[in-house]
Amino acid sequence: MVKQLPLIACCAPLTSELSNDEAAELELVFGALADKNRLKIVSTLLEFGTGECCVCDFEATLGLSQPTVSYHLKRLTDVGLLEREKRGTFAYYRLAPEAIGRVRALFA
Amino acid sequence: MVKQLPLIACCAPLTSELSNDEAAELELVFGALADKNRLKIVSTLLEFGTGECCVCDFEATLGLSQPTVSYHLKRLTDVGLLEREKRGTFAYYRLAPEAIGRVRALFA
DNA sequence: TCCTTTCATCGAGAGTTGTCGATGTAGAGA
DNA sequence: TCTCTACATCGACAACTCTCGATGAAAGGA
Repeated sequence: MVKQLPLIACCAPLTSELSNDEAAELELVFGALADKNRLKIVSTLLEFGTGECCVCDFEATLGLSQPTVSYHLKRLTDVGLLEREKRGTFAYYRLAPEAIGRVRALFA
Repeated sequence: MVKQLPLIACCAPLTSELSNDEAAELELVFGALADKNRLKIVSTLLEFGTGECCVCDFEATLGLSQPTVSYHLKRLTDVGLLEREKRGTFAYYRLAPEAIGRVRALFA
Protein backbone atom coordinates (compact mmCIF):
# COMPACT_ATOMS: atom_id res chain seq x y z
CA MET A 1 0.00 0.00 0.00
CA VAL A 2 3.03 2.30 0.04
CA LYS A 3 2.89 4.68 -2.89
CA GLN A 4 5.90 4.62 -5.17
CA LEU A 5 7.64 7.83 -6.08
CA PRO A 6 8.09 8.92 -9.66
CA LEU A 7 11.68 8.66 -10.82
CA ILE A 8 11.67 12.28 -11.88
CA ALA A 9 10.88 14.70 -9.08
CA CYS A 10 9.60 17.37 -11.43
CA CYS A 11 6.22 17.59 -9.91
CA ALA A 12 6.86 18.55 -6.29
CA PRO A 13 4.36 21.42 -5.91
CA LEU A 14 2.56 20.86 -9.23
CA THR A 15 0.63 24.07 -9.35
CA SER A 16 -0.99 25.38 -12.47
CA GLU A 17 -0.52 29.05 -13.27
CA LEU A 18 -4.16 28.93 -14.28
CA SER A 19 -6.69 29.83 -11.58
CA ASN A 20 -10.06 28.12 -11.40
CA ASP A 21 -11.74 31.21 -12.80
CA GLU A 22 -9.28 31.58 -15.65
CA ALA A 23 -9.66 27.89 -16.50
CA ALA A 24 -13.44 28.20 -16.48
CA GLU A 25 -13.38 31.23 -18.75
CA LEU A 26 -10.96 29.62 -21.20
CA GLU A 27 -13.13 26.49 -21.20
CA LEU A 28 -16.08 28.58 -22.37
CA VAL A 29 -14.12 30.26 -25.18
CA PHE A 30 -12.54 27.04 -26.44
CA GLY A 31 -15.89 25.30 -26.13
CA ALA A 32 -17.46 27.95 -28.33
CA LEU A 33 -14.76 27.30 -30.93
CA ALA A 34 -14.90 23.51 -30.70
CA ASP A 35 -17.35 23.06 -33.55
CA LYS A 36 -16.60 23.15 -37.25
CA ASN A 37 -19.65 25.19 -38.16
CA ARG A 38 -18.89 27.84 -35.57
CA LEU A 39 -15.27 27.88 -36.74
CA LYS A 40 -16.47 28.61 -40.26
CA ILE A 41 -18.69 31.41 -39.00
CA VAL A 42 -15.80 33.02 -37.15
CA SER A 43 -13.44 32.50 -40.06
CA THR A 44 -15.91 34.08 -42.46
CA LEU A 45 -16.42 37.12 -40.25
CA LEU A 46 -12.68 37.38 -39.71
CA GLU A 47 -12.24 37.64 -43.45
CA PHE A 48 -14.72 40.50 -43.51
CA GLY A 49 -12.90 42.37 -40.78
CA THR A 50 -15.46 44.85 -39.54
CA GLY A 51 -18.10 43.51 -41.92
CA GLU A 52 -21.26 41.83 -40.75
CA CYS A 53 -23.57 39.05 -41.88
CA CYS A 54 -27.14 38.18 -41.10
CA VAL A 55 -28.46 34.78 -40.09
CA CYS A 56 -29.92 33.84 -43.45
CA ASP A 57 -26.55 34.39 -45.12
CA PHE A 58 -25.10 31.45 -43.26
CA GLU A 59 -27.88 28.95 -43.89
CA ALA A 60 -26.86 28.13 -47.43
CA THR A 61 -23.11 28.04 -46.95
CA LEU A 62 -23.25 25.94 -43.81
CA GLY A 63 -26.10 23.73 -45.01
CA LEU A 64 -27.92 24.07 -41.69
CA SER A 65 -31.46 25.01 -40.73
CA GLN A 66 -32.23 28.53 -39.54
CA PRO A 67 -32.74 27.52 -35.88
CA THR A 68 -29.41 25.74 -35.86
CA VAL A 69 -27.59 28.75 -37.32
CA SER A 70 -29.21 30.95 -34.68
CA TYR A 71 -28.08 28.51 -32.00
CA HIS A 72 -24.45 28.64 -33.15
CA LEU A 73 -24.46 32.43 -33.44
CA LYS A 74 -25.87 32.67 -29.93
CA ARG A 75 -23.16 30.43 -28.51
CA LEU A 76 -20.46 32.60 -30.06
CA THR A 77 -22.19 35.78 -28.89
CA ASP A 78 -22.63 34.50 -25.33
CA VAL A 79 -18.87 34.17 -24.83
CA GLY A 80 -18.19 37.61 -26.27
CA LEU A 81 -16.71 36.60 -29.60
CA LEU A 82 -19.54 38.07 -31.68
CA GLU A 83 -21.77 41.12 -31.45
CA ARG A 84 -25.36 41.28 -32.57
CA GLU A 85 -27.26 44.26 -33.92
CA LYS A 86 -30.90 44.18 -34.94
CA ARG A 87 -31.92 46.43 -37.83
CA GLY A 88 -35.41 46.00 -39.14
CA THR A 89 -36.22 42.31 -39.36
CA PHE A 90 -32.58 41.39 -39.84
CA ALA A 91 -30.03 40.58 -37.16
CA TYR A 92 -26.48 41.44 -38.15
CA TYR A 93 -23.54 39.66 -36.56
CA ARG A 94 -19.93 40.78 -36.53
CA LEU A 95 -16.75 39.92 -34.66
CA ALA A 96 -16.55 41.81 -31.36
CA PRO A 97 -13.81 44.44 -31.87
CA GLU A 98 -12.02 43.42 -28.66
CA ALA A 99 -12.06 39.79 -29.81
CA ILE A 100 -10.59 40.28 -33.28
CA GLY A 101 -6.97 40.22 -32.13
CA ARG A 102 -7.55 37.21 -29.95
CA VAL A 103 -9.35 35.29 -32.68
CA ARG A 104 -6.65 36.09 -35.19
CA ALA A 105 -4.06 34.68 -32.79
CA LEU A 106 -6.10 31.53 -32.19
CA PHE A 107 -6.36 30.86 -35.91
CA ALA A 108 -2.70 31.47 -36.70
CA MET B 1 -42.71 34.03 -50.23
CA VAL B 2 -40.18 36.31 -51.88
CA LYS B 3 -37.00 36.41 -49.88
CA GLN B 4 -35.91 39.84 -48.75
CA LEU B 5 -32.36 40.99 -49.31
CA PRO B 6 -30.13 42.10 -46.46
CA LEU B 7 -29.52 45.84 -46.47
CA ILE B 8 -25.79 45.27 -46.48
CA ALA B 9 -24.52 43.26 -49.39
CA CYS B 10 -21.46 42.09 -47.56
CA CYS B 11 -22.16 38.46 -47.96
CA ALA B 12 -22.30 37.96 -51.68
CA PRO B 13 -19.96 34.97 -52.05
CA LEU B 14 -19.64 34.28 -48.29
CA THR B 15 -16.79 31.85 -48.43
CA SER B 16 -14.77 30.87 -45.43
CA GLU B 17 -11.01 30.77 -45.80
CA LEU B 18 -11.25 27.63 -43.72
CA SER B 19 -11.52 24.36 -45.64
CA ASN B 20 -13.57 21.48 -44.30
CA ASP B 21 -10.42 19.65 -43.33
CA GLU B 22 -8.91 22.64 -41.56
CA ALA B 23 -12.15 23.26 -39.70
CA ALA B 24 -12.32 19.61 -38.64
CA GLU B 25 -8.75 19.67 -37.36
CA LEU B 26 -9.23 22.91 -35.44
CA GLU B 27 -12.42 21.49 -33.98
CA LEU B 28 -10.43 18.58 -32.54
CA VAL B 29 -7.76 20.83 -31.01
CA PHE B 30 -10.23 23.30 -29.50
CA GLY B 31 -12.35 20.41 -28.29
CA ALA B 32 -9.34 18.96 -26.49
CA LEU B 33 -8.83 22.32 -24.77
CA ALA B 34 -12.50 22.90 -23.95
CA ASP B 35 -12.33 21.42 -20.47
CA LYS B 36 -11.01 23.09 -17.32
CA ASN B 37 -9.16 20.02 -16.09
CA ARG B 38 -7.37 19.55 -19.39
CA LEU B 39 -6.56 23.26 -19.46
CA LYS B 40 -4.92 22.89 -16.06
CA ILE B 41 -2.93 19.90 -17.25
CA VAL B 42 -1.65 21.83 -20.26
CA SER B 43 -0.97 24.92 -18.19
CA THR B 44 0.99 22.90 -15.64
CA LEU B 45 3.11 21.24 -18.31
CA LEU B 46 3.63 24.58 -20.02
CA GLU B 47 5.08 25.93 -16.80
CA PHE B 48 7.52 23.04 -16.72
CA GLY B 49 8.67 23.66 -20.27
CA THR B 50 10.29 20.39 -21.27
CA GLY B 51 9.47 18.78 -17.92
CA GLU B 52 7.16 15.84 -17.55
CA CYS B 53 4.61 14.52 -15.08
CA CYS B 54 3.14 11.10 -14.45
CA VAL B 55 -0.52 10.27 -14.11
CA CYS B 56 -0.55 9.97 -10.34
CA ASP B 57 0.86 13.49 -9.97
CA PHE B 58 -2.32 14.97 -11.39
CA GLU B 59 -4.79 13.00 -9.30
CA ALA B 60 -4.36 15.06 -6.14
CA THR B 61 -4.15 18.51 -7.74
CA LEU B 62 -7.12 17.94 -10.03
CA GLY B 63 -9.16 16.01 -7.47
CA LEU B 64 -10.07 13.36 -10.01
CA SER B 65 -9.87 9.58 -10.04
CA GLN B 66 -7.01 7.85 -11.82
CA PRO B 67 -9.16 6.59 -14.74
CA THR B 68 -10.46 10.10 -15.30
CA VAL B 69 -6.97 11.59 -15.34
CA SER B 70 -5.89 8.92 -17.82
CA TYR B 71 -8.89 9.78 -19.97
CA HIS B 72 -8.00 13.48 -20.10
CA LEU B 73 -4.34 12.79 -20.81
CA LYS B 74 -5.37 10.50 -23.65
CA ARG B 75 -7.62 13.13 -25.19
CA LEU B 76 -4.78 15.64 -25.18
CA THR B 77 -2.33 13.08 -26.55
CA ASP B 78 -4.70 11.99 -29.33
CA VAL B 79 -4.73 15.47 -30.87
CA GLY B 80 -0.95 15.79 -30.67
CA LEU B 81 -0.70 18.27 -27.82
CA LEU B 82 1.00 15.84 -25.42
CA GLU B 83 3.55 13.07 -25.73
CA ARG B 84 3.65 9.93 -23.62
CA GLU B 85 6.67 7.91 -22.57
CA LYS B 86 6.46 4.75 -20.49
CA ARG B 87 9.36 4.06 -18.10
CA GLY B 88 8.93 1.18 -15.71
CA THR B 89 5.45 1.23 -14.31
CA PHE B 90 5.13 4.98 -14.75
CA ALA B 91 3.84 6.87 -17.78
CA TYR B 92 5.37 10.31 -18.22
CA TYR B 93 3.55 13.02 -20.14
CA ARG B 94 5.02 16.21 -21.56
CA LEU B 95 3.98 18.89 -24.04
CA ALA B 96 4.77 17.84 -27.59
CA PRO B 97 7.70 20.03 -28.67
CA GLU B 98 5.98 21.09 -31.88
CA ALA B 99 2.88 22.10 -29.88
CA ILE B 100 4.59 24.29 -27.29
CA GLY B 101 4.60 27.42 -29.42
CA ARG B 102 1.03 26.91 -30.48
CA VAL B 103 -0.15 26.32 -26.92
CA ARG B 104 1.69 29.36 -25.66
CA ALA B 105 -0.08 31.47 -28.28
CA LEU B 106 -3.47 30.03 -27.40
CA PHE B 107 -2.98 30.88 -23.71
CA ALA B 108 -1.73 34.42 -24.26
C1' DT C 1 6.44 -17.37 -8.57
C1' DC C 2 3.50 -14.16 -6.19
C1' DC C 3 2.43 -9.64 -4.62
C1' DT C 4 2.31 -4.68 -5.22
C1' DT C 5 2.13 -0.61 -7.91
C1' DT C 6 1.06 2.21 -12.01
C1' DC C 7 -1.61 2.90 -15.67
C1' DA C 8 -5.14 1.75 -19.51
C1' DT C 9 -9.52 0.20 -20.72
C1' DC C 10 -14.31 -1.30 -20.02
C1' DG C 11 -19.15 -0.52 -18.74
C1' DA C 12 -22.44 2.37 -17.02
C1' DG C 13 -24.82 6.54 -15.63
C1' DA C 14 -25.73 11.53 -15.62
C1' DG C 15 -25.21 15.58 -18.06
C1' DT C 16 -24.30 18.36 -22.28
C1' DT C 17 -24.40 19.26 -27.27
C1' DG C 18 -26.01 19.61 -32.08
C1' DT C 19 -29.80 19.25 -34.85
C1' DC C 20 -34.45 19.81 -36.53
C1' DG C 21 -39.63 20.98 -36.99
C1' DA C 22 -42.98 23.74 -34.76
C1' DT C 23 -44.16 27.88 -32.68
C1' DG C 24 -43.65 32.68 -31.00
C1' DT C 25 -42.21 37.64 -31.81
C1' DA C 26 -41.45 41.84 -33.93
C1' DG C 27 -40.61 44.86 -37.99
C1' DA C 28 -42.07 46.38 -42.73
C1' DG C 29 -45.31 47.12 -46.12
C1' DA C 30 -49.90 47.03 -48.42
C1' DT D 1 -55.22 45.92 -39.64
C1' DC D 2 -53.46 41.91 -42.00
C1' DT D 3 -49.81 39.49 -44.06
C1' DC D 4 -45.14 38.39 -44.97
C1' DT D 5 -40.40 37.95 -43.66
C1' DA D 6 -36.38 37.24 -40.46
C1' DC D 7 -35.12 35.61 -36.40
C1' DA D 8 -35.39 33.49 -31.51
C1' DT D 9 -37.00 30.03 -28.62
C1' DC D 10 -39.16 25.58 -27.37
C1' DG D 11 -39.42 20.50 -27.24
C1' DA D 12 -37.51 16.42 -28.56
C1' DC D 13 -34.13 13.17 -29.94
C1' DA D 14 -29.61 11.05 -30.97
C1' DA D 15 -24.90 11.46 -30.11
C1' DC D 16 -21.19 12.69 -27.43
C1' DT D 17 -18.71 13.87 -22.89
C1' DC D 18 -17.21 13.41 -18.24
C1' DT D 19 -16.98 10.74 -14.40
C1' DC D 20 -16.41 6.68 -11.56
C1' DG D 21 -15.73 1.70 -9.86
C1' DA D 22 -14.18 -2.61 -11.62
C1' DT D 23 -11.05 -5.11 -14.22
C1' DG D 24 -6.90 -6.05 -17.03
C1' DA D 25 -1.89 -5.57 -18.37
C1' DA D 26 2.84 -4.88 -17.52
C1' DA D 27 6.80 -3.93 -14.70
C1' DG D 28 9.46 -4.28 -10.28
C1' DG D 29 10.73 -6.50 -6.04
C1' DA D 30 10.76 -10.17 -2.40
